Amino acid sequence: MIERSKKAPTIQDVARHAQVSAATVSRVLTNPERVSETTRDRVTLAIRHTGYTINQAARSLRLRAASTILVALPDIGNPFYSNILDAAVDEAGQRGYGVLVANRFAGDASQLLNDYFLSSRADGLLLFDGGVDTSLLSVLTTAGGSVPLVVSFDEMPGTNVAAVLVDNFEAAQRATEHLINLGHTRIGHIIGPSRDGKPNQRLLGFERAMQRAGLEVRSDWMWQGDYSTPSGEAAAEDLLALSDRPTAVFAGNDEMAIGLLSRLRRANIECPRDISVIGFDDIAVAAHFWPRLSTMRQPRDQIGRLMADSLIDILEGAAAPGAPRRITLRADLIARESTRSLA
Amino acid sequence: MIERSKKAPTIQDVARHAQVSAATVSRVLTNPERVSETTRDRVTLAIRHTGYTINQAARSLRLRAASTILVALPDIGNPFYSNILDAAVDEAGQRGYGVLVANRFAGDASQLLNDYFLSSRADGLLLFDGGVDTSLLSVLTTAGGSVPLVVSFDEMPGTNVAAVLVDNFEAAQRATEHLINLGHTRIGHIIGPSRDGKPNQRLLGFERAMQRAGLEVRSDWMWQGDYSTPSGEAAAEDLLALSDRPTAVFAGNDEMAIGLLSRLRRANIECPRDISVIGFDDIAVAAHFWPRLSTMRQPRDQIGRLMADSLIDILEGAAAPGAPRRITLRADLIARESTRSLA
DNA sequence: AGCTGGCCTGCAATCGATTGCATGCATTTC
DNA sequence: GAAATGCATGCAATCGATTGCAGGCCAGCT
Repeated sequence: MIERSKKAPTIQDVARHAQVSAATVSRVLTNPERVSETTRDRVTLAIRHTGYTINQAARSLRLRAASTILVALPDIGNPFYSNILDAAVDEAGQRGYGVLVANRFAGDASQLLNDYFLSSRADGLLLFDGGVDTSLLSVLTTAGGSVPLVVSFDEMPGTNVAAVLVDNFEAAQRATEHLINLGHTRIGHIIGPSRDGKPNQRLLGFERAMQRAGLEVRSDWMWQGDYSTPSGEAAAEDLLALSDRPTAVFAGNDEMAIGLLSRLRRANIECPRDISVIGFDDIAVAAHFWPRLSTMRQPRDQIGRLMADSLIDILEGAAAPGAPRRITLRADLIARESTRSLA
Repeated sequence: MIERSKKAPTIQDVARHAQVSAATVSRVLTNPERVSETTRDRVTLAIRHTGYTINQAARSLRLRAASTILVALPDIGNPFYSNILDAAVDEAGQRGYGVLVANRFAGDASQLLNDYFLSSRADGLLLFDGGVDTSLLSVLTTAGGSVPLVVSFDEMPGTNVAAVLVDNFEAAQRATEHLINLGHTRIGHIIGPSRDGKPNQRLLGFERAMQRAGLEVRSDWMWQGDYSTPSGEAAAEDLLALSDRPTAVFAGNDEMAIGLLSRLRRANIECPRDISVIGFDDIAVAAHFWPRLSTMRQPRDQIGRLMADSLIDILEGAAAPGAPRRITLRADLIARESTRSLA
């Protein structure tokens, strides 16, 4: 057996040290103004002296709250999500909350509910597009006591939940207009996946911009992708087979844009000489790719921070009940070298 | 019908339902063979019927174990770490453990100790190079009860801890030999940062390979980087200023290789036509960069899984005490297009 | 002096699960 | 037939922090 070294001091130890009851120590910690100054000082000293740290398990049990939130992601390995996670961890930490991570929970909302909420491991949930099947969202919001929840979805479900979103429709419009303003009229699009049968917002934004400029949306210049690099390469294969090619492409995200460019390059089609490409997200490599990728920057840091904040506000009763907060953010156009005006 | 009360059902509820004591329910859950078959079936049914889920807070309090591990990373946003985290989350989840994340804890080991271990939020720790200052590691292994710990460091500290490592020295040697085998003799190196005054292992491997081949290590072809893309660009600036240039460069990691190439490209130095470059890590973009980057692939998935497994083995007493397990993994040479033989 | 009110502080119950010990019953052994 | 053995189950204490309630003390007022 491995011998357990001396155990962490408890509130009782502190109480004994300061010659007060455990109740008083507890009050010093949570309601300092309800304790006289002399006692307070004595307790504070005893805490420092014993090196006391509150036992979260005991506290959770008593308060029915874990001071922990769960972040359910479709894919931690994807830098887009890990950047949001980064910000959420930071923000939650500053407000005294720990962050548990669940990955690739596609469709299994009830297991998530069991493992984390009914078992009171976590108090609330940050949920992302693809993290859990939207149709199963109701499991979380109804069964066995609803789970405090903040989501970030491309297409908002009809349900009445708090959310932090980026206006993808509007941003996609601006991305497309960027190409149009550069003089392009023959523009293609790599379509991101749609969820729950709802059309992809970036696709809609693209179509709207084209329509407003009086340009034709050609179906042979539209490719269905899945936000992965290989699906961008697949689009490139398809494009290379065409005799009549577009002069510019708006890719649904940066990964697909990179896949597209990297495949085209191998066929000696150079960007931006022969084709202009704009992506979406501004992942880290976008700035170091060759050519440096023009893209719509998603405020990932803000998204993560605002989601964590909104959730904790809800948990602490600071949020207005009834009307869940919905924050819409704007993506910034970052024009780099992968797009240029038609000679 | 599932109960409509908002509270999650407790073990008492199940007991009442099955007409047994709470003790029996608990035994069914942890020691099924100590309960008669008939009772066991009755309890199992009652559990299903009530939708009971164990309350982790109560369990943690009683058992002094949280079934949770903490992963402390220098930077979640970095795909290298997030891929490891991904694997660790998966593996830990399969063994019934939750994963808490701490980010950017440079130097603050004692806060980490307080926030997570003395407060019994987590049972053990996965620690990475740069996650916590190595010199403060002793805080975790001695003060107030040692923290079960598995590390992954480039350069192992002398301390007696379990670890999962990649043999960087050996892998760097092979990377360099790859360039040598292609006929290069004029080879430079972008040096990764060193920790705690210990020399960078990849640098040592590089030097060893050069020495064994009887090649000169030229100090004007050595650049100090910090594993970031900009530091690779800085090395490129320096290289461009030279009149006598190397024909190949081994970069300490892929980010620096990418920074180097992207800056050289702008100066019309093309890879692999004018220079060969090999990186280290095989991050996701390495395969989609142009040219596709030759590199040493770190088995990130394995690293994450093995670390989680080792830690849980320690926690559950399955690991041999006294002699902490140290696993050394091998990096694979991935030869792509950024390196080619000297014409 | 007696009463009131306010301020500190302590008592003890509580949160839910686990487990050593005791009990009760059935089966086996001498 | 009595005692011993073994198995299944229940009782009750325990983990550590929180909080409603009550008691004690003192000041201020009539």
